[in-house]
Amino acid sequence: MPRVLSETDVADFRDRLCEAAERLFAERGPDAVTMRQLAADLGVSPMTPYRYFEDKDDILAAVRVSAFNRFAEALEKARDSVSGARARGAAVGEAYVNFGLEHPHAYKLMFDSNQPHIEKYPELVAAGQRAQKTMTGYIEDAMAEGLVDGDALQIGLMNWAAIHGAVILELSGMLPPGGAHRICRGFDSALMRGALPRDRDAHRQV
Amino acid sequence: MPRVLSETDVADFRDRLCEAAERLFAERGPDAVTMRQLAADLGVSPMTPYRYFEDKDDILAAVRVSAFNRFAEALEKARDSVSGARARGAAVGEAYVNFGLEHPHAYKLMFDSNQPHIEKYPELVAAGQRAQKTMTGYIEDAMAEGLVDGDALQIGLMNWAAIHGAVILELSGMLPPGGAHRICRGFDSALMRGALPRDRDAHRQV
DNA sequence: TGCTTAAATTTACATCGTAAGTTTCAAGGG
DNA sequence: CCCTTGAAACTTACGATGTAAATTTAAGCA
Repeated sequence: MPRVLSETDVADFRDRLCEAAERLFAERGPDAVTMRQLAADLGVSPMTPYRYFEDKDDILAAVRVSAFNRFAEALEKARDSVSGARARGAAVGEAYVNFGLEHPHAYKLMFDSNQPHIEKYPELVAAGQRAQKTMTGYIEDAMAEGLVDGDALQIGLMNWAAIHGAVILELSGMLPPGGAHRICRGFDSALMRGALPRDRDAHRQV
Repeated sequence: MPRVLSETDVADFRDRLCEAAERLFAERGPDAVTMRQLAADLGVSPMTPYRYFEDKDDILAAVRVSAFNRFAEALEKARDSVSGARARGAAVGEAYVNFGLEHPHAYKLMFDSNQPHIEKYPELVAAGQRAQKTMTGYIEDAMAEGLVDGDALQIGLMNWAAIHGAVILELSGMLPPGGAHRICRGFDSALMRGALPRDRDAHRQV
C-alpha cells in the first residue's frame, strides 16, 4: 500500500496554506493571492493545493473561517472578562473595534469579501454565527437585568450594524483616529438611553 | 482630417457600456462582466472600450459613479419631499432602505465592491460624498431645530452606519422581510431619544 | 481623387484557474 | 529482500482573461 496522508498532515498543510494566503493578502494585496504564488510560498508545485482544497474559493472560505474564529474568540474573551451586562456590552464593543482596527485584513476578509455560494461552506456559516452570537447575545443579558427593553435580537443587530459601520468608516479613512471607538461608545450610550424601559409606553418601541 | 468623436459621442458610448455592465452584473453575476462580453453586448470589438475607458477598473468606477448619483438623487428627493427635520430624517432613512432593497445590485456595487485606488477616481469620491452628505446633513437640521444634541457629524455617521448595516443584513437574508425598515425606524427613534437634549428627555414623544 | 490620421479591429502575449496525464516513492506481500 | 501498488506530487496543457502592439478602416480636407 502506498503512503497515505494522515488527518493531521492534511490539517497542517491546510493551516500553512491559509497562513500564506492571509500573509500574501495583507502584504501584497488580493491580486497577489494566486494558486501559483501560494504553491511557491509552500515550496510545492502549483497543483498540489488541489489535493487539500476543492478549488480557490474553498481556500478563501477556509481563510475566512480562520479569521471568524479568531474574531469570535476575541469577542468571547472580552465578554467573559467582566461581569454585568452593561460592562459586557462596552467590553465587547471595544474588543470588536480593536479587532477590526488591529487586523484590518482579517476584518476585510470576513466582511468585505463578497463570496458567492456561502451555502457551500457550512463551517464558514457556523464561524460567522459564532461571532454574531456574542454580538447580539449580550443584549439578552442586558434585558434580563432590566437595562434595556424591546426586541433583544433587533437591538443586538442594530448595535452590530452600527459598530460594523463605524469600523468600516475608520478603516476607509473617513474618520479621525479613535473615531470608531468614539462612535461606538456614543452609539452605545445613546441606544441604551433610548432603549431604557419606561414606565408607560416602553412596549411601543423598536 | 479624419473623423473625430464628439464629446456626446464619448459620453453616449460610456453610458451604454455602463448600462451593459450593470445589466450583466445583475443578471449573470460579477464573473460575467468581461471586456469581451461587454464589447459583444455593444456590438463592437473587444478592444474598442479602451478608447473610452482607461481600463476595466475605470469601467467599474464609472458604473459606481452612476449608481451613487442615482442613490444620492433618491435620498435628496426624499429629503426635499417633506419639511421638518424629524420627518426628513424618517423620509431619508426610508428612501435609503428602499433603494438598497429595490436595487440590490446597484447597492452592492456601491458598498460591497472593494475597489482599490479610489483616489484615482475623483468623480467616484465626489458621487459618494454627495450621497453621504444627505445621510449626515439632516442631523444638522435636527440639531438646529433643537431635536438632538451632540456632535452632528458623529450622530449622522452612527445613523448611516446602522442603516447600512440593516440593509446589508436584509440583503444577505439574515432578516425577515421588512426587517431593515423596522430596524431603521427602531434605531432612529432610539437614537433620537438617546441624543435628545437631556432636560427635555422625560417629556418627549417620538 | 488621394492623403492624413483618429477610430476600430485584429493579432498576440502573459497570467490566471484548473483538467488531464505522468512520475515518484513509501508501505505491504511474495 | 525486491517487487507491486496506488495515493501524492509533479508536469503539461487548455481555455479564458486583461490588455499591449500592430494593422486596417474610413471620414474630412487638399
